[in-house]
Parts: sequence; C-alpha cells; structure tokens
Amino acid sequence: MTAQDTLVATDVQLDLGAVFRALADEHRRAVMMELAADRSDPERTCTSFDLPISKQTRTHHFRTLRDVGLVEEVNYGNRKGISLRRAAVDARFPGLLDLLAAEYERDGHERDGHERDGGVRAD
Amino acid sequence: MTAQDTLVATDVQLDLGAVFRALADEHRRAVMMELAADRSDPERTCTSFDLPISKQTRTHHFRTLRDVGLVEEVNYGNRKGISLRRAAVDARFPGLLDLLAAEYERDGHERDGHERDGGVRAD
DNA sequence: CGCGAGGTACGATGCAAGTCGTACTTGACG
DNA sequence: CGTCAAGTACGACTTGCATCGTACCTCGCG
Repeated sequence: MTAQDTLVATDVQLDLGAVFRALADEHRRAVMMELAADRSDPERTCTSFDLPISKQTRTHHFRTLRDVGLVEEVNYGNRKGISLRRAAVDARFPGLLDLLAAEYERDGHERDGHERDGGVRAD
Repeated sequence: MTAQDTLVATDVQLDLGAVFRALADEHRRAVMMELAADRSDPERTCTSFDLPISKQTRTHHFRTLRDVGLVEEVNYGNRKGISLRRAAVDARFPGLLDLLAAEYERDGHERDGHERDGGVRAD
C-alpha cells in the first residue's frame, strides 16, 4: 500500500434529502440498484457498471454518491474501489436498500444472473 | 357536488425515478413526510402544510406530487383536497412511506404531538 | 522509460426545475 | 352582487446540475 490508499467518507452524516437527490439521477440510481441487489457487497470498479457516459461524468456521479455517504471509495492511484456502505445506510434508512434491490429485480434482472424473457413490462 | 369534483391521478404508474425526483425537493419531501407519518390518512388542504413559498409555487409542487402518483387531489373549485395514496405507494414501494414517517419523527416531531427538546442535532 | 488506461481538475454549455409576478377563475360569505 | 381567499395559467428569471472538451496525474506493463 502507499499513502494514496485513501478510504473516503466513512463517517458522513446521511441526509435523506441528499440521498433522494442522489437517487434522482438515472445513472446513480442504476449503480445503487446494482449494489443493493448484490448482498455479497463486493468492492467493484467504476468501469464495472455499464454507464453510457464519459469518464468525467462518471467521476462526477461517483463523487456525488460518495459525498452523500452511500458508497465508499478506495483510491489505488490509477484505479478506484467502490463499495456500498450497507450497514450505515441500512441503519439510517431501513428499507431503502431493499427498495432499490427490489427495483433492480423488477427491472428485468434476476438475482442469480439469468434473464427472464418476460422481463421488460410496459412502463 | 358539481362536475368540478375531479379526482385526479388514481391510476398513475408509479416510477421510482420520478418518485425520487419528487422527493428530492425539500418542500415536497416535507409534505410527504407529514402525510406518511399520519396513519389516519385524512384529506388535507394545501394550506394546512406550512410551506414558506408563494401559492403559485405551492400549486406547482402539489401538481408534481400528483403527477408522479404519490397523492390524490379532489378539486372542489376554490378548494382542493390532498390525500396520500398509501395503498398504491405501499404496494409498489414497500418501506418508502415508513422511511418518510421515520424521518418525520427524527426531524423533531413526535407521533402524539409533543416535541422533544433534544431534537436538533448538529448539522 | 514511454505508452496506455483509469481517474481527476477546471471550465463551458445546455437543459430542467424552483420561484415568483401578473392576471384570471371559482366558490363561500354577507 | 361585491369581496375575499384559494387555486390556476402563463411567462420570466435564476439556479442547479448533468454533460463533455481539454489538460494533467497515476500506475502497470513491456
């Protein structure tokens, strides 16, 4: 490790307004839905999410999620680790992550990875 | 009653993005928190919420809440009835209203009305 | 050590949304 | 029927923010 291995935003005060504002954006919500749905809470990379945006915008969105305290980032220099702050979020906003996880499933994704073909329903 | 007694937005498709966008605003969130906290679900008036905004803006916010399907409005002509669509919201987003209600209590309000003096904590 | 990929900083831009002023409608109350 | 309060419509203003271009940094890899 180097001095650069910075773990950011571990003691952020979670604020419902800030959280809703963060979750109001389509891409950030997609990220949070994916994170909430995976109960193994792995440390993921920014690029592992398929966001159809430029990397500058990606940085902006992940920074927002970190600032409001929804995720943690570990800075490896030229790579970044993203992980959900499940315990903190669950403690402060019980049911929120379940809501996001449920929406992830409803969105056409299945917990174990195989798609169901009737997935996309109206809207 | 007259033909004006219009009941609006009873069959709206609740969308999580739209809901979060609606709840991202401070005033709309305050309204929803109050509505969620009162389990008797009374029909309230727009003026019964103490919003520090002009009436045009108030109209705008309640229209937004109605459009996304969180509340119902009954038009009495020169008065309007607002009520929470608790069943629909609870069915589509289990836990969301509980979350808002909990936040209402945490915000310094008590279920039975008396304030706790340690209410305001830090920033 | 040069290159490439991931990430950040800064600034510009375009759009969505909150806010309010003015004006009009509706209904309750004398 | 005149007045007033609640609500709406339209428009203007302003702020916030998502987006990206350009430039720079950091690390791994050969």
